Amino acid sequence: MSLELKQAPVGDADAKQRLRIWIRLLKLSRRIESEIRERLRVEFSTTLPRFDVLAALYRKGEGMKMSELSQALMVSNGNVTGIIERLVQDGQVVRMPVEGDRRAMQVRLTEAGREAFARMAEVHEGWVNSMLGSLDDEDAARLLALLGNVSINGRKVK
Amino acid sequence: MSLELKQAPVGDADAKQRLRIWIRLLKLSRRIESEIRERLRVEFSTTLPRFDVLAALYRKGEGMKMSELSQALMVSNGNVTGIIERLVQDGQVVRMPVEGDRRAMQVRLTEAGREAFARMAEVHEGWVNSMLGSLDDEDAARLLALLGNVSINGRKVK
DNA sequence: CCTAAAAATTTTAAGCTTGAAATAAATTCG
DNA sequence: CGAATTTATTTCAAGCTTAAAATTTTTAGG
Repeated sequence: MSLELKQAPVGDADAKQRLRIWIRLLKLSRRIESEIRERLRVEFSTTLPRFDVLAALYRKGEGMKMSELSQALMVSNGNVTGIIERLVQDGQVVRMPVEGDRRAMQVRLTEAGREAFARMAEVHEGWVNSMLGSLDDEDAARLLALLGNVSINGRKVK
Repeated sequence: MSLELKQAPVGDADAKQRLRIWIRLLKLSRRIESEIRERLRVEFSTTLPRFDVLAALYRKGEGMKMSELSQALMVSNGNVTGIIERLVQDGQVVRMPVEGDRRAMQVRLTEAGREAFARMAEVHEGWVNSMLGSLDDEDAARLLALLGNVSINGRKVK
């Protein structure tokens, strides 16, 4: 009885609060994202999707298959096809056949791609650091933990 | 001296932590965003940008000028032009001349647009609520506060 | 072996997004 | 007034993104 009286309105207030979280989350990440896009464009003549691909490949010296890449980045296969195409044009990436499977393609950074990414990554870290500079150590730790504990469809974000 | 010895490494660790925050933030918001996009598409045959435009217009019965809209949504003018075009096609929005300024255009929801948005907004709130359901009340409040306190380029996110 | 199903990838069509250039109208100020 | 600047918007070219269809190759089962 007290359950019924309480459940509905409380649940509703919670929903509104979670909606506010989502709106704020979206606003913040869009703000940071567009700042990063702008700076990548102005300072390095590149784009965020290209940067993301390079980042994924940077950690895997042996390269990745197209499908691994699209999974890692959580984007569609067709999407990766186009980005890789342009990165190959730019000479930052090479495609190689996968031995034993003629359907698949292994993609790997060139030396130029490796160097370009290393250079960008360092600066990029500085951008993010300064954009989140208003968080002190404690708040940063708290925020990191809170974000890491959210789980969607049973899977944690972390 | 102790200052110098401490400053550099600590600053660096902080930068790494803030970078982790950014990565987690991005991952979470992309996950939520793509879930919402998918559901808007499947259940309402619409898209997130359209939904965002309707949401902005819903609160302003008198409508908004194109430039107000693009500012509110933090996207380019040209972007809004295209989305409005399609919403007009769909009969959810109308454009009207602004009296006293023949350059400007006032955009307003039609009754159909109003109803469609109201219906979607309710369901949408439920989606978000369930996606963020793993946060209890306390954590939700904390997260909301932390997000609201971040400021970029001197401007708070809130 | 050989055919059906599955897997890896590319292609396609449509829409989103941006910055820059173009238009058109309003405002400023000499 | 009239030229120059500013403001509101659209157009354009390029790239990103997706879902669905198509292609090619591999794998499984009879």
